[in-house]
Amino acid sequence: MFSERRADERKSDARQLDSRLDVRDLRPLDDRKLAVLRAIVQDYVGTEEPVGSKALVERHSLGVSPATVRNDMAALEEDGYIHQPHTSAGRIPTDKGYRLFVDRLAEVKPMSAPERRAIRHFLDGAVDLDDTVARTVRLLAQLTRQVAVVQYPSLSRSTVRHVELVALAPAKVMLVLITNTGRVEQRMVDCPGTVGETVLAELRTRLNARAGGQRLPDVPGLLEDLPAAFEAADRPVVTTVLATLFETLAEQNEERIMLAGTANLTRFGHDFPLTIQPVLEALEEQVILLRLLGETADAGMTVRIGRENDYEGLNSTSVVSVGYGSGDESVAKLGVIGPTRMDYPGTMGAVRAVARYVGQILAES
Amino acid sequence: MFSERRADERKSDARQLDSRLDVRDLRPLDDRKLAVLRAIVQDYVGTEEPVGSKALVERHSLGVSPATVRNDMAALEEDGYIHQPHTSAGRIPTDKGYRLFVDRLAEVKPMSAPERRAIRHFLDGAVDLDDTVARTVRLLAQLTRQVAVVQYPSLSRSTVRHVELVALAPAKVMLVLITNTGRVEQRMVDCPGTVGETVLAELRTRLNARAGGQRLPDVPGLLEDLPAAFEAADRPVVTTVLATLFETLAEQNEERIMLAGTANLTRFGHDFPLTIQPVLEALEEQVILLRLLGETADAGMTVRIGRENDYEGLNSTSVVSVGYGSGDESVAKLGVIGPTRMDYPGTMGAVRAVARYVGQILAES
DNA sequence: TTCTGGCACTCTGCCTTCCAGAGTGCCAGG
DNA sequence: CCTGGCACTCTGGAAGGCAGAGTGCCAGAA
Repeated sequence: MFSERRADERKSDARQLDSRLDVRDLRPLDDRKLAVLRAIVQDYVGTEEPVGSKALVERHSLGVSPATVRNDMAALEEDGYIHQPHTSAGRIPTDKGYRLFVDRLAEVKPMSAPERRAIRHFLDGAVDLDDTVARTVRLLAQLTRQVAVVQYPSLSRSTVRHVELVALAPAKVMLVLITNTGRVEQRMVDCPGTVGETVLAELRTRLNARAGGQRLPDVPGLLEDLPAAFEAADRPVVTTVLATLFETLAEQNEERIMLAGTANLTRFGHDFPLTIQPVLEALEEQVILLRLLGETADAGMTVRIGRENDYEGLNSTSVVSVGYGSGDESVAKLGVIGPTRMDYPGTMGAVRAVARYVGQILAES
Repeated sequence: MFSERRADERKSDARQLDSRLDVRDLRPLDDRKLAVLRAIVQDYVGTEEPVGSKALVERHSLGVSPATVRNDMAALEEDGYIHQPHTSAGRIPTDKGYRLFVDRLAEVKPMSAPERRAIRHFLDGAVDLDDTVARTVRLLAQLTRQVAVVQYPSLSRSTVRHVELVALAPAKVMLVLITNTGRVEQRMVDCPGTVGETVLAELRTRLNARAGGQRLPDVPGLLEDLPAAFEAADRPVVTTVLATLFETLAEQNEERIMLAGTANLTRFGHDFPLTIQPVLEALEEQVILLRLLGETADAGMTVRIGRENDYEGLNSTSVVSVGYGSGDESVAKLGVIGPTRMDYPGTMGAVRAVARYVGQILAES
């Protein structure tokens, strides 16, 4: 089980549009039918062509004749796991079919030792956070040959490492916020009137004393009464700086994302331009990507298949995503976007491995 | 003239593969032939279909009959400005034809007043450099409906505004470099041994005194003898910090680029997957993009058409690029990538306008 | 009850043929 | 030097035909 799922559905809504699967569906699928479904998924993913009963029997040792497989297929189709583009074509899995495959028929395929070493080595070369994220996203795209998405460590889950104030001009101060995850945010502050270096130094000291090590969302509360500690004349400056700081902390727009592997979209399918355009459009919208990753469960890997994705343009794609972080808790998400017809075990393996190693790298820095 | 061009070519090499054009080619093209070429380009850009003599006469008031136009077309084809996909299809401009069009037949189409206002307004909302670049690139992609590329203000052309040193741990210092163009680069420095705050303060002061206001490439020379000013015990720290600083200054990898509008590639053409894939691949490679922009002339707009682009994957695209900067000199480049069959006057107008406004925004900040 | 071989049927994909339409090049005459 | 006319060529789409793959169903075997 890779994604939470209600187990309390009943026959009555087994036919609902949503392809989520109730294991105890109409009738329990016997082992052979499951084997057939697995074989269909595997073959279809490999060949990209509808798969027929004869070919199935030839390529997998199912131990039965094509005719039997046909009967099973008919049953699978009736239950909505597979689907026939036209009479007398082979079958292709539906979203529901992939769902079952992912949940019950597939094992996450672990990376091989050399692969793991390569990942490790490649990520180790990074010089700063930008570089780490850039390398991660490229790596993921290459490993999966799909589109990779990596979110920067989220501000709201980080803690303050240091706040720095730099006087750039008499009434101009630069505010630099450094988090434990290595993110650095900077803002220009236009102050009301000249700012003395002593005030700045005091403010700097107090800021770090109170906010250092704290989670970003908690910081505003801790600093609320700070202006009171200063002389009346200096308070305007202090409040201005604090205002900017709070703004920086709050700014959820500052959730950043990096993308790679768009060129892999060209391997998508035959009905090409129609499929790819909405996907490209979705990828351009940070908001959509963030929402996409946002739907990732905090623990464990999430797989959203086809129409399970809320965003319409991604209705014929699947998203495999997972949280990553230093230590146990996840500070951000990363994932892969590909056609529903993707190699789920391999993709999930790659995603999991990469997430694990980025977490380690972050913990070390 | 938007791109420098040799005027000293001669008949002899007028046939060379390079589509660069000598105005005094085989025979001077009379005005009507030029008008025909212009009309062909305009129609083809509009309809995306080969244009025939009859249609041309109908849509443009050339004042002559189709037969006459056919003769002109034959001449234009012989000189390599246009080309016929098959006998008895209409004509399509060649790279050389577009070249002539851009150089002599087209006027840059200025943006309308409301458009200019909109640009201005949109860019004014930016909060920092990242945001400015992001807005610029999106804007450009929307205006031109093509792929837009914007380079961050280049480090090598910026001057030092401030260098800040922040002690994060006993032996860990963060180096922050702020340039006049608003770029902020940060690096972690692992020092040999603990670093005292006094040393750090002195180093900070000296660094800013000497390097402040200087062009980045000049800085290493100016700081070479800095360690000598410190006590022997502190020199290791000083040299380590300086080394990291120089590295940051030199790092040409740090040339960053932002991209938008990939989804517009889907409007490319009919022979879609073949054309789009190499383009997407090129867009993924920062190096290629940087080289592409690097070929932009320092002053004036550069248009590179089809095979004029060195990178093979972009052989059926055109690149319109220009430098931008605060004040007169350009600190970076931006541009647009689209099919050779693009609306050159409009694209050039948009690129020029956007570059101008970004320059202004940068100058203000 | 479950599986299997056989058979008739259906549909796609591909190939070929055919035809209209658009466009050309050339020529003789204004 | 331009123009109208004409014969010619080529594409793109429609229509028809055919092989191949796949199915559903049925009757008989295990």
